Amino acid sequence: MSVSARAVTSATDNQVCPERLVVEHITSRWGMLVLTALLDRSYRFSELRREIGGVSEKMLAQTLQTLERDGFVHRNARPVIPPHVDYTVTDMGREAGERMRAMIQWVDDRMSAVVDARAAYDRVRAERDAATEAPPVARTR
Amino acid sequence: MSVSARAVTSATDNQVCPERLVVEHITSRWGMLVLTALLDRSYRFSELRREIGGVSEKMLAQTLQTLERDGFVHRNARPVIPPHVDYTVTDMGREAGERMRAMIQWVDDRMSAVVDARAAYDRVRAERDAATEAPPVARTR
DNA sequence: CGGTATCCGCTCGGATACTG
DNA sequence: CAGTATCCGAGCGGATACCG
Repeated sequence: MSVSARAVTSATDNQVCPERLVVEHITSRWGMLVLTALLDRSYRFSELRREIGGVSEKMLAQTLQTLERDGFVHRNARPVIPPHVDYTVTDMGREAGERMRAMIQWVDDRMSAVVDARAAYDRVRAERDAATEAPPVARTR
Repeated sequence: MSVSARAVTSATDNQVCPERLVVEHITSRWGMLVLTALLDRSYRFSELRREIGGVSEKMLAQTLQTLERDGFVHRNARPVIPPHVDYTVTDMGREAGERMRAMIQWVDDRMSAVVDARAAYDRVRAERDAATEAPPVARTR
């Protein structure tokens, strides 16, 4: 059984299906970092913020709320003063985090191949552009 | 050995490391749809556009170029009139696509759990908001 | 400490028009 | 057919200030 690309886009064009949104929550910029960080141990909000690095309070709070709502992260708030809140992965969140960690590791193992592919691609383009005397094209990031 | 969250963020905060960019290319909105579609067969540009549905020419071209440059997609242009171009996955792209397909399938299998988690989360929030008489919070998407 | 509220720049990404 | 070029609006995400 395979999942078709069609299966992940909705019937009416450009309307996203709920599955894709969940995939985006897991694979998102901060989502994947939160899930993989929580694989190792629980974190408090500020700890997690330092561990990940470069994430604003707003985005971390938003990411944690979304992942909690989807059932990937558990929020444990102890009603003391000052407040003490820590986050852990749920069983489902652990599976998701392990998948993302494996994905990141897989990419890491292939980075040299990616770098080579880019060099080859850029070289060919540079030659073509030199011949046509046209400027290079814009790229994603 | 495991991949830490730190490993995927750069030394200087908020500066992204190249690995994370590649992960984003693969998991991106259109990237994952392109890779999984190409697992089954090769596609021409317009075919792929119809198959995926809801993607603009601009974004499909951009996505294909990025994936080609990273070495995940192969572009085969036959110099005929009218032009005939088709796209296939490379060996590396096939692996990436299979990972994304597995990820999508995994999410699909757990959608009912996600829906339940959301209902529980929203119910608790609604109760809390009713008690505090405050409006609900904003969420990601 | 662990957030929320508000403001706002900037990039993503869609629509449209045009080209080889 | 397979793109490129240009314009532009929406919303992602950062900075700052404030609250329980």
